[in-house]
Amino acid sequence: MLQEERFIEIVKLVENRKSVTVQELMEIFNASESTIRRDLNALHQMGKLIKVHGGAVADSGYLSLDMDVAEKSNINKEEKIAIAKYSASLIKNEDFVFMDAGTTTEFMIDFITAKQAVFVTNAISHGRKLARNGFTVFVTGGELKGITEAVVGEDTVRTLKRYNFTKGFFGTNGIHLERGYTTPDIREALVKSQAMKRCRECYVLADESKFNQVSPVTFGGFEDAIIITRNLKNNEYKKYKNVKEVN
Amino acid sequence: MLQEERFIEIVKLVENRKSVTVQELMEIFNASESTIRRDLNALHQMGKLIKVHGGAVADSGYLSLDMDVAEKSNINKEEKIAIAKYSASLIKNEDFVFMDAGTTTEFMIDFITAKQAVFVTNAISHGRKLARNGFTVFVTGGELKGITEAVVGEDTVRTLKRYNFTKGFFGTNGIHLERGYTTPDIREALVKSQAMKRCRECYVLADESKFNQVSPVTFGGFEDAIIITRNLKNNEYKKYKNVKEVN
DNA sequence: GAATGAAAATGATTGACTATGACTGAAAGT
DNA sequence: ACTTTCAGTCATAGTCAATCATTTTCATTC
Repeated sequence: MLQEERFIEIVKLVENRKSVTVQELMEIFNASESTIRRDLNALHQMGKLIKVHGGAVADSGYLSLDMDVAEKSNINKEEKIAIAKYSASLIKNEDFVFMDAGTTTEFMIDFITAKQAVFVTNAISHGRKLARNGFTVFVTGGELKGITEAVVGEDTVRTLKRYNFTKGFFGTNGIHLERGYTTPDIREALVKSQAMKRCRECYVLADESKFNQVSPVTFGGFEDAIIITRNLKNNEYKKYKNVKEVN
Repeated sequence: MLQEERFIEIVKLVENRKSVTVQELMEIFNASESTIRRDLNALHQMGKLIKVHGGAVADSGYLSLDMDVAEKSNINKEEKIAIAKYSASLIKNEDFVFMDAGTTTEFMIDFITAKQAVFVTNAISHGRKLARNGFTVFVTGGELKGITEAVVGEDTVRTLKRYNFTKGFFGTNGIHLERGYTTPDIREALVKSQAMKRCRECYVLADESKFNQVSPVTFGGFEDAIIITRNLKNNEYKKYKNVKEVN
């Protein structure tokens, strides 16, 4: 049997059954464990399925990738909380705030004391949390991405155009002097970019690991926001006046 | 069984039943206590559910804040599920569907077989559930009401004006020949009303208790939708051709 | 159209890693 | 006080990526 055929059959199987184990595939194709593993790696790389421990699940499933997010939220947790705490203190009662998706911005919510502030967010989980804490909160309309539970797309951008925020808090995957703020997803970048344009003051929340990183899509220039960070070892960035280091 | 599968199933169980015990999960999955505990810890960490002593509850804001809603979802549960099941069968692959907030419409989601259908909803919980089940789903923008987790307001209505649905599924608090379909909240009524206007076919899902009830605000006339119900004792309504009784 | 050699695909083996279930003493609920 | 539930530890079985040897594929050459 051709490798290509097997690829196609595996994808079909995963889509129909939602999940499949390496053992099952070995029997079905009379192939060795190595071969099946290689296939799954390749298909995972291509984005045709999501490889998990023991086998693979369909890409429509939301959990597997979310695990990375969960893991991620534990990395530099102390840093993020300190950053979030300071950021939350910037929000005053009269503010109209855009809150971006992301783990660091999520940490902010519990520290916000200005109960009269009004929020707009494109992150479902943030919206729920804000609403639960008694804030007035609007969510942007648009397509709900299963994996990150953020709202993206044309609709979202359109909705944002009608708002004028006093402050905006953003997450980022990379900070770079020339490339600015970057993120891996183009649709999320469009939303971030539009939101930044609508804010009087933009704040980018980032731990040390984000500096000098570049992701595929830029959503803002380095000068466009104040960076709130902590324990910055990279002296290169310390000198810029829009870099705020907190304790 | 893959760990991943178990994760997904547990989340579904928790969302459907609103709460679940460790013991129940052990029996359902034939897994040890340790495994179930580990799963619940992981899912709690991911924010997919709330771990409590003895098991877990849904992370839907429902339970903790508004016991009434939780109770409400258990009243006439059998009826509602039967109604939901039939309603779900009406959705075809080529449909562009509006799905209203409410417990009955929520039950529909697990029964929808047309995986190509596209959904718009103003209920956050519905959106998450649809996305998790692999559907393409858009949420309307607007103010997030903490308790019901529905999105309402001027923004929502504005967003809806740009859509043309093939089918819409609605909940209601009252059905009355002259007063039509009614709900207690004026802002929700505005959303429902606009959504109904944008649908080629409207379906109102209602158990027997809703007939001859009138709530403060009307969002549609009796003739504007097909009522899907069950065990209708009230003969007065049986004769209308837009009343569909299911088994 | 057979022989040749490079590239690709496969299968077996390894040690490292992950998931699981049983057990334990501590903590929580009654 | 008593029972249930909990988090942590351990041993075991299953799964993983990496490596290497073998086979297959295929274009090139004679």
